[in-house]
Amino acid sequence: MTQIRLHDTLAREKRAFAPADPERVTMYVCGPTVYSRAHIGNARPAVVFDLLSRLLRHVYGEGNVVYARNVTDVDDKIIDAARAEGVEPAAVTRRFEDFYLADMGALGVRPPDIAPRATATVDEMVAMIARLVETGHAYEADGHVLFNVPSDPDYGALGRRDREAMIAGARVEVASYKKDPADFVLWKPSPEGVIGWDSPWGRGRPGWHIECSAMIERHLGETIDIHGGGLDLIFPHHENEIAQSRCAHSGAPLARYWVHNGFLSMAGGEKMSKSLGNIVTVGELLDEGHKGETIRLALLSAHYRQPLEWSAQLVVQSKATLDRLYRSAGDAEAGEPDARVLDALADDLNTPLALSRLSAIADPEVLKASAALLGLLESRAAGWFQGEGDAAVDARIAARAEAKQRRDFAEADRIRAELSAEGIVLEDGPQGTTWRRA
RNA sequence: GGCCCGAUGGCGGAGUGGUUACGCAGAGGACUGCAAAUCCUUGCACGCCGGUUCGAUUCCGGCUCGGGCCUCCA
Repeated sequence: MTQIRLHDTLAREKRAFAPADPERVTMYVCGPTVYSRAHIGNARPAVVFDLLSRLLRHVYGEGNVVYARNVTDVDDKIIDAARAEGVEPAAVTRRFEDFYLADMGALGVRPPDIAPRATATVDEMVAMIARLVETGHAYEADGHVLFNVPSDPDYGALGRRDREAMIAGARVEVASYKKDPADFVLWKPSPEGVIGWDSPWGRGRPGWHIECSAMIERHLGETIDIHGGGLDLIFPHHENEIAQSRCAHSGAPLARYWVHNGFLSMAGGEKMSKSLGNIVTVGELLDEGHKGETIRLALLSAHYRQPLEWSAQLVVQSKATLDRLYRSAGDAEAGEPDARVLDALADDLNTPLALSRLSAIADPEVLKASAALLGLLESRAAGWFQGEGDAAVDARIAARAEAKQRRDFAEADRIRAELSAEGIVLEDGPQGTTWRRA
């Protein structure tokens, strides 16, 4: 069996991956907060962990992997967005969840096995918070329930920071009701007119961090194999998840491997983020006529832990690479994947190396199967190049062939130039002329 | 201020204690009515300063530059 190696953020090194149960490999990835369209930076983890889930399925068996990616559908930003529109939060979350699934689907991201919604897991959150209160890890104050960070001596291991540093560097004013400046919210009160649920501490709503802990517990268990997400979630989100889950589960660790993807930046190296206002959404790219597969390849062209600078040129190169791969693979049936491509992916998802090995494959059947490991070349080559058949184009190609027969090259070139102006490139081969969209 | 990460040819991007991928773009050639596609050939690199070493792009230290996190963030 192929040995997968993964960089574990907790250990700060690559480790051989061994699931607790090879027949039930569990992975959880923090999913979207559904109040806006996904930007290309949001798409990176979706693609990276889709790739990891494909690799795990390949190695451990299709039915032996459980991949969960949540939907955060209760959050203050959602409440604000709904209020601004004058609709219920559910109207906002349903709409953007649909957009998210469509956008990610266009990038070849398969739906995860489980996509739990936070709002459907509130009972579990309340139960987990109650347990933390009972065991002295959480307390009620001013209508809120807070996790007491000093109650967890191991707090800070993932983000490698001690309490002094956290307090000294805090950018946010500490709420007066906190026992300790590092304490964070598990439950907060909802005033009348704001979405809320009844709880032992009054009507309210969950804090962000407890959502993931509760969804993991309910759907995957106390300790999972892999927890993934973006680099920026390490602190505080994942640190807090670890603390909540471990303290609620008598010390059982939350995840055995922590995997984090690097950031995508815009030209100039600046982080792409909603607050900076420099985002490019997946929907915009698709509307501009870029294929989802091109965007997927662009996102996989750098190693997942490396920073990736998004640029128009990156998209152009990715398109050119796919053109070449599709030409080479044609419409062959997928055979057995190339072992060297698999090895590259198994080594902490080394996609650049895998892609270079992919381009060296001559056998179309091997190429198709190897590309499938990366979620690439999954369309028909004809579909990639042309969309579906176009009788008008075919007629003009026939007219050009006739002109060539008569050695009327001026007419032949006129037709070719006309098609070229429409973005259609002709290729004359031994079997006649084929065409593709540029 | 604290913690963390990165720096490879024109561009993208792996990897390695010695002979230094691969892709895109460029140059030359084959093929073609001319192109396109394809194939062949080819130039170009490891941020700076020290140290360890027979030898450093690779290991260690310092520096510079860039980026991320420090309770909104993939």
